[in-house]
Amino acid sequence: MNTYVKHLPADERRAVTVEAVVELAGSQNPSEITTAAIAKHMNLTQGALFRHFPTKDAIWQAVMEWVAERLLARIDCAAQGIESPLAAMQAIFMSHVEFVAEHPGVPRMMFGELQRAEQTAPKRIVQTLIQRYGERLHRLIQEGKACGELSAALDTEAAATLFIGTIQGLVMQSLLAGNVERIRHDAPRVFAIYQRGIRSAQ
Amino acid sequence: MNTYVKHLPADERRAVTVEAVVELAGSQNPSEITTAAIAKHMNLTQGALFRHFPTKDAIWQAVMEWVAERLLARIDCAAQGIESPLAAMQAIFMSHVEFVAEHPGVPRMMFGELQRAEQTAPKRIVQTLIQRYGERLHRLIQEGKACGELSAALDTEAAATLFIGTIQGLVMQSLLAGNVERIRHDAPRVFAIYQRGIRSAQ
DNA sequence: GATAAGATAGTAATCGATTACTATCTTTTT
DNA sequence: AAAAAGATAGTAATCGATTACTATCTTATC
Repeated sequence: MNTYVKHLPADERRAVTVEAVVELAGSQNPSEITTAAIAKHMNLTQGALFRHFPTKDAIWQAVMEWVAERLLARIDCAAQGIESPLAAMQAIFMSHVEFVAEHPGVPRMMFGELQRAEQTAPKRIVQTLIQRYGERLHRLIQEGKACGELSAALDTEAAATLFIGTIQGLVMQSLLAGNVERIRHDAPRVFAIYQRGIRSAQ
Repeated sequence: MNTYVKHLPADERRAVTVEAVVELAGSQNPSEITTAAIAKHMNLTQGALFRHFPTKDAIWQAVMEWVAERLLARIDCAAQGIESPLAAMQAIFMSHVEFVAEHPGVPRMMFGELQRAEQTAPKRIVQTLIQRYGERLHRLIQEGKACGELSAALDTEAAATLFIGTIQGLVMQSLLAGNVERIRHDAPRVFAIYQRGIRSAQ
């Protein structure tokens, strides 16, 4: 149990705020998360939030930076030391799914940011994140083709698109079922089909 | 050019409202569509909307009914008369993608509805739609296995999940690129990988 | 068939509620 | 005692919804 303290240093308070938003997004529509709800969830008054963030958008920016940093670190860690490109892709997939299962609000926040018409700072962060994610996938797929694990005729871009879309599909199913745990259960089964679609014929 | 008329019968006005919402959702975040924006887009005052719909949620309900009706009709039509289950799945995929390309706001509205925490009427409609969609996919996949087109070892549920997720992934890519046309271009390439993942080895 | 009467559809103004954000005062920490 | 962090109590803007009133269309009556 975390001992409850009222006064926190600014950087810690910002960190707690980000965690509060990520948690809230797991159980409610990200676009409906108000500053009052954030404050309430972390036992703070609404006005106090603006001691640490100039605007609400700055809160979202911090949240998306947190997501980008954690997610990329996690998939890099998962792929580290794995020789086989296909096995590395599987490790990335599973670690990504694990991340999503731990923080089910994350993909919903990301999708919500991408929907925004204006080009905001948090939206740009999400775009950069997915771009970097895509670069890693591209590299692995190329390596997989080179070493013969993946079909030489494979469409690299389409394979990367399908990789990310597969996770998005899992999220959608969990929203439908209202059950986050389902993601962990479905992920290996869905990835098996994806893998069959990209690897070279034996 | 449609001749502009001020007074419309109630049912026509409701139909025009639904079309206005679908159009607006194609270019802006569905959750940020206000009743004022809807009215403005159809050259009407905001208050007049409530002569035809009791609440804003009733508008969303009508929109989602429109979507469910059109989408199911379109995929049923696409699959009609096709003997091969795999070819029928491809036809459904492509007609669904074509529908999305024509109405890019549709999948975003659907995803947005699913995100809502409360069990609203429009949310239920989306859930029913995807359930019926899933039933059709299940049937086709079973038939495909029976006739030997699809791998006998295929996980039916996972294949259905991946089918819908694949389209969701295409939508996400188009949001990233800010380019709807991209969906038409990517769809056949992505489906090719999916198909390779589910069909029986030659 | 003209016209009165009612029904239907739309306007403009406004309401209460909610939102992000701010100014001022108080408490805690160092 | 100074500075940082939080509480309290606001503000202005926006949203969905309602209201009183007007315009138009439909129908029944003579």
